[in-house]
Amino acid sequence: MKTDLNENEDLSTQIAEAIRDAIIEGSLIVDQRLPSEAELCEKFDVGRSTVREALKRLAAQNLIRTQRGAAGGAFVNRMSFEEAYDQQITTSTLLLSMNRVDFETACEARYALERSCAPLSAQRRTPDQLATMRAEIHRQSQPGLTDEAFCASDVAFHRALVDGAGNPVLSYQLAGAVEAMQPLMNMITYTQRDRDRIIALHSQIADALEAKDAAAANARLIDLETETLKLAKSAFAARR
Amino acid sequence: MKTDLNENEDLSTQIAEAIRDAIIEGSLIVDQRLPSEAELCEKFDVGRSTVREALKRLAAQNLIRTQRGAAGGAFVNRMSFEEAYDQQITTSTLLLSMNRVDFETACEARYALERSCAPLSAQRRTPDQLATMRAEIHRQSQPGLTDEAFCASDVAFHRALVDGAGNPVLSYQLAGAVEAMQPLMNMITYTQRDRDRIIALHSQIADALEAKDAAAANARLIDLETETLKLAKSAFAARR
DNA sequence: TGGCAAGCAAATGTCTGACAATTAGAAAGT
DNA sequence: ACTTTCTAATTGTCAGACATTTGCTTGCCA
Repeated sequence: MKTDLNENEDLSTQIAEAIRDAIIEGSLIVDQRLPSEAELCEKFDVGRSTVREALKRLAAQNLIRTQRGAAGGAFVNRMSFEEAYDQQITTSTLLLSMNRVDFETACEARYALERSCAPLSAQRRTPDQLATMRAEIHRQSQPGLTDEAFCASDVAFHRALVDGAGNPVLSYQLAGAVEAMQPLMNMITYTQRDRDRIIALHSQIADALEAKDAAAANARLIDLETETLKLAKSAFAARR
Repeated sequence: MKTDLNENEDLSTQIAEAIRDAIIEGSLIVDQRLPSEAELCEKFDVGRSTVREALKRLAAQNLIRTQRGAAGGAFVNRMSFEEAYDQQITTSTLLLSMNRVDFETACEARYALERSCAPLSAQRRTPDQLATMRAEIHRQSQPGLTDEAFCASDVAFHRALVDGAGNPVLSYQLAGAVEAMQPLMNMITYTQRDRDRIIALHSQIADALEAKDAAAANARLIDLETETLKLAKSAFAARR
């Protein structure tokens, strides 16, 4: 691990980068204990608060975890899929909401990515995942559902579709794309008619996946994208 | 913003979460200045180091940036695509390298995602992006190229393909999938014959995109996936 | 009046020392 | 053998001090 720090960046930033690089490069391996804060102070020749700030930076990225007590310390963390999901979703959500990404762009990306899952999902979806989709469809058709709850259920449906591909890496990559759209979708007001159309498409998608018909699933996803885009367009037009 | 902290988590974690939620929820908007460290100390009733550790956590996630001096402080950061890229790549790389994700799974995810870009890229790729692809193909065919450099060029080629879709959200989502594979690809030893086959497929892909032939691009991507998988399988078999 | 320099004030960055809280393991006692 | 107690190591938190950076004010001088 590099222990020299010269640049004009913050010391804590440099230290965090040095440790992060060591983790990525592999000279610090999973579950290995880092030197104690006191040792790091000596090694980098800085005060304890500086070291601590560096460690907090790494903890925020799930690169390390800390444990108090006698045999405690900072340990290289095995990045879990769940942690990676959360990070992905936070980052994607903020990226979309802060960068005035137009709805069309986000929507196009999302459905392009989802369609890439469809063939795999048609092959591999489990009965459990099909049941989840049906359950969400049922929830969506219940009267008195708020727009927000409808959107949340929509997300759950699509997650089941994605998970159906049985590829955790794919699920992880798609998590951001699917979830980050929710705040944008929430800006739409859905009439009963809109909901009915969406629910019908969801049903057809579930049917296609159950029948292992990848082409049909793909076609209905395209329809759904078109439908979503149309809804958004009129919603944003009405807003003005 | 919530200012109460009870749970048994670290104070700095709770404070960071409170501020993060305020940013996501929208009550702190882009470029808005957070209260000074001293003010946050009062508001949360904690010491300054605790506040600072919380702020460093947020800075590590690119949620805020800090500025020294009179009019300085912590400001809500507009998450840039570039920052999001870097985070994505770091997270994805670690997720793959630490979780013993098998090559097949990662490869399947990557090519599934890339194929979702192909139709868009066939429509929209710029001459510039085509030129980048050709340049990388040329680099790949140069003699004496190390395996590592070959892989790096491979990544650059695929990034150009993805960027060809002209959708920054898509580029962002795929950054992780494409780049995180590099360490895995680096474990393969490429014979000249292997390289020739890959280069030929790259050429055909570039040709297809130039001709705006989405179907052909898709077909060649499938071939490339098969080829890559075959290479990996024999490489890992040889290792044992 | 205009410009320049010095100084001031506010803010973050860093260091030091102290104490609190937690925890594993050693030591002691039964 | 078991339980209790003690101890040492380590992170979590606090307080105070000083360093550094930077925008703004103030005052001087031409």
